[in-house]
Amino acid sequence: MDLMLYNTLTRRKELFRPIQPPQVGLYTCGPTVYNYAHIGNLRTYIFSDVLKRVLAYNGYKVRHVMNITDVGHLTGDRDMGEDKLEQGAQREGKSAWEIAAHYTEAFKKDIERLNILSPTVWCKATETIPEQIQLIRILEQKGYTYRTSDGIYFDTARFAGYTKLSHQNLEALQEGARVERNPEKRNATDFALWKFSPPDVQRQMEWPSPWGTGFPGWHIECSAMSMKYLGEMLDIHCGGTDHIDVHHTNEIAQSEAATDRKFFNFWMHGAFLIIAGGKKMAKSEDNFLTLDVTVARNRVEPLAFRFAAFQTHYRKPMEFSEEGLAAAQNGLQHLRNQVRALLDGASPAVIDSQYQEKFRQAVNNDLNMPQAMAVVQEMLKSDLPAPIKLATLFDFDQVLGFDLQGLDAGEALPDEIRALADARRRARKEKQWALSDQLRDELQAKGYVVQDTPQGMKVFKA
RNA sequence: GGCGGCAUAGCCAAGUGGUAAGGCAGAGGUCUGCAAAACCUCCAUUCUCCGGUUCGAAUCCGGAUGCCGCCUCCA
Repeated sequence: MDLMLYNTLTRRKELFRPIQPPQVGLYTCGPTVYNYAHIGNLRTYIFSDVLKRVLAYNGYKVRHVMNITDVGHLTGDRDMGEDKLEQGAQREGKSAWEIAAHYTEAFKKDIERLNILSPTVWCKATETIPEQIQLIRILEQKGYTYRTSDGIYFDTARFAGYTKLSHQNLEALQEGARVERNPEKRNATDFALWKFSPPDVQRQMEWPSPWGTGFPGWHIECSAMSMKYLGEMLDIHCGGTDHIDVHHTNEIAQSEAATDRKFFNFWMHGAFLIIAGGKKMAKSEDNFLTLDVTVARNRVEPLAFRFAAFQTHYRKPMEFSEEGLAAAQNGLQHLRNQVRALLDGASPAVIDSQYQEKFRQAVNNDLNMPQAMAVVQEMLKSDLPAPIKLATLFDFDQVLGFDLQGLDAGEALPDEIRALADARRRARKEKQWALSDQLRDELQAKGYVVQDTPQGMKVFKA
């Protein structure tokens, strides 16, 4: 079965073939670490996690690079705002480096709780400054840059094919109302490669360069880092849809201008998460929800959000609601209970090839997770024997990432719990219902689930 | 102004020419000391609306309406 992926470059699903099979180079735009990630951001990382797992499911060896943007991402438009890290430092009374470290850790914790696999390489913008400077020098030698009073800029008019990703009409775009102009720019779409430190302000993050002390522009880091860590394996680059028009467009322009070669073969973009009222989640709105807050407020597990994300295809806006999240938690719990029931007296055997093929077709059709989830249910409801269902489901879980194999089927309980469970078994046998119910309450209070199944009483950690 | 997307049951949603997946919620039932859990059954003659093409359309074409995203920091 072929793997078909939607490519923003061509606006259609294409057959995926890596440049150096069986290796695949995957670059995912990581967070700018000046604040916590919200669940909308995290939805996009769940999308790229599925992509990565599906590549592996198809037998590819994935080299995954994710950057941490810890400098240079400006708050304002037209390359004239403040650096987000420096601003965050001011807001919280810490150094820019402390801010970056804190939010980087928070981000890593979030993705771990969502069972998002760690990238092969984490890289930071601040640790790739020489490579970025080198790239800018090449662009300068080739005549793609010009200098203004505040930095070195890329002249987008000199790069043919600037709109190949965004498919935008630049003339019409220029007619659009622009709030703030950078008067020194030659073209509205030009962007900073290197920004000079302001003469009157002492920046915490700044480096010497051939053009003067300063810091890199936001886009150049991704070009430098993907080239450094992926080499020739520029297979897939992904991120959120908002990056199509500016960030990724600029990455392509500067990279291809520098190397005279195609940058990435595939560009994939995840759609936004929107909340009731139809608005996207944004840090500027008051609908900003972190994973911590969402999980605590709704009394669900982080993985419930992962389950919820699988209900919608990644290229469609995901309608988020507390009701939907609760539904996902119930669905996840049900799935686990099904596994526990199967695990009772059976162990995984052989994978069913027919359902495996159906599952593969779903995920290989541009990561159609809603359909893949339907295949999961269909398989579980089938007449297959338990050992085959288990093996097949565990195979699917390589993509799903619900940790179903780690489920406790009732073994390995602490002595205290085991004693309580045994006591309740005796009480039930002797029809001491009051005592039995009391012991059940006690077990539940200690965080254990008690199930009376036709095969007897089962106890496991909730 | 430009570019793009979306509209399917109470909620989330797949399906993109062959007669409506799946999840959650809900109803009934089996099991059970009870409650859960699990299992079984039921739950859209219909896909925003109006035209058209076709033997046949949720799926294609035209139009209308509503909603959203990007073009400005944003996943």
